[in-house]
Amino acid sequence: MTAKKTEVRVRIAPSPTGYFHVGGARTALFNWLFAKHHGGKFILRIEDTDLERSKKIFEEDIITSLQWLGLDWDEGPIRQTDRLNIYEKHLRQLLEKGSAYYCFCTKEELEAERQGMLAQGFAPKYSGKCRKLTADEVRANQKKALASVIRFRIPETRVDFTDIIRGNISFDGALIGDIVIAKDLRSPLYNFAVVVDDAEMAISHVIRGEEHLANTPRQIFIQEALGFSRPKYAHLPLILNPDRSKMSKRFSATALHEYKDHGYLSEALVNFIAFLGWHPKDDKEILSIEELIKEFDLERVQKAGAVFNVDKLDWLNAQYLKKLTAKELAKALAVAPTEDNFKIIELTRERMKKLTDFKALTEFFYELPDYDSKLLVWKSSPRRAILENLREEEKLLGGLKSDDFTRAESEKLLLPLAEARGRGDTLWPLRAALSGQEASPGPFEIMDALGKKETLRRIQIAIDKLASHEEN
RNA sequence: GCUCUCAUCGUCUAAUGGCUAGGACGUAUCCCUUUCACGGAUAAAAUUCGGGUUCGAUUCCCGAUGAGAGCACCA
Repeated sequence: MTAKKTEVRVRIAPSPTGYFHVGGARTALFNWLFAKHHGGKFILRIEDTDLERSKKIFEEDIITSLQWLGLDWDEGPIRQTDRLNIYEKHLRQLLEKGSAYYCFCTKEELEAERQGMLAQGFAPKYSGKCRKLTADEVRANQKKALASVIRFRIPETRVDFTDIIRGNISFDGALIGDIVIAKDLRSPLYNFAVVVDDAEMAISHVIRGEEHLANTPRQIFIQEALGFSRPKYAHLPLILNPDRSKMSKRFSATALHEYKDHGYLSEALVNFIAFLGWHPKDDKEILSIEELIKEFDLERVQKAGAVFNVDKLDWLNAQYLKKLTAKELAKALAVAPTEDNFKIIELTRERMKKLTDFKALTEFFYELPDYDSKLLVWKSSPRRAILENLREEEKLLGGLKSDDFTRAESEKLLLPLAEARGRGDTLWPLRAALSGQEASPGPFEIMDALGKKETLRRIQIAIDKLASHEEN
């Protein structure tokens, strides 16, 4: 059996009715990885058939988000609103065949019907009332300008399909009821437009979120009525809130751009999102995009939903941050690429989880915060001794030439003193004097970044603080 | 309510019809260390429950329970 090897063609089909969210990004990533892994094509299709809710700004957000993630597409963006002629053609065909029909039921009627069924414990389903309308009755209704929609006649049979991730799945068409596929010939709706587009674009694999699982039988029925072939399906597990409900704003940021704004690196986010519902064969946690492409396999995708764990994202982001060079970090941080800034970046890189942490962690380099003299005292050492040590350190450092004011030189100079008088009583006050903070990099590192003049100025400030306290 | 789906440490997950069920995040303790962070080490922590098949089931089958999604003239 030599099955014809068909080209892999996948798509991401977001609708521009809100900011591009993490779930959409994960679906995009999995489609993209699958395409790259198989040397196929990745297509971007904008599902903007909902004229009321679709906004240009959201479409732009989809595009910039995908670009930020580095998920380039081979075709598109293709907008559904540019393809109305195509849908109309297929709609007419369905109408002619009798697979679709005009429905004149009012929303009120439908709602009453729905409530009635719910009350009886049935799944809500359209009665099929307008199925029976003759061509003459339809014409008469249209002449009266009665509002109408186009419904698809769902066959009352079972439909079975194979999901690459979930295996065999079966739905009963008898329970579905005739769905609305278009408001009119020029206004197609989701389930119908998807089927037409996937066929027209020769999509080989439909990889999408699990929330679409129940749409699949509907789409298969439409496909069959139109004589289209069936793509392969893979429904991805949902991304969940900590309470295991579908991820929402209630628990964490959902819009992708927020992650960029919050200081996450796209590489870290891609790595993290790839591991939501998927895992390579080995125990590796950090995979480059190339490795992801190489290792990615739909068969290994998890069936159960995955909770979005921000702590792990933060850890991953920190790992990626540490891999960047000072130059790359300066660029990512939008900081001037000067020697002084490089020094500061080197001292801060292992302390930040996100790019946005940088500011708070480095402010003290540029401006000494106001602090209480108590900060200078190590544990319960006498203030007099601390003052004496700082004076000694000031004296020693003052003898160093500006050019020799490096980490190595100042260490060589001060360490004997620290050993003699106790590290806590010498190094802590010095570090506190230089940073004005409880926590910071070490004193020698700070001095190196600050330079001789500023270092001595800050030590003097500390001495003044302690001395004035002594007099009082 | 109906339909569908799912079930391994708190979380993301690995594994096999067969050793003490492995890794990562997080947590705790220790080491490094003037502080913080990084790094290193150690520890606690899981196969939802009940049947069956089998010499043996976390794995296969059935049931229960629990969880989630869908049920629009949204996508």
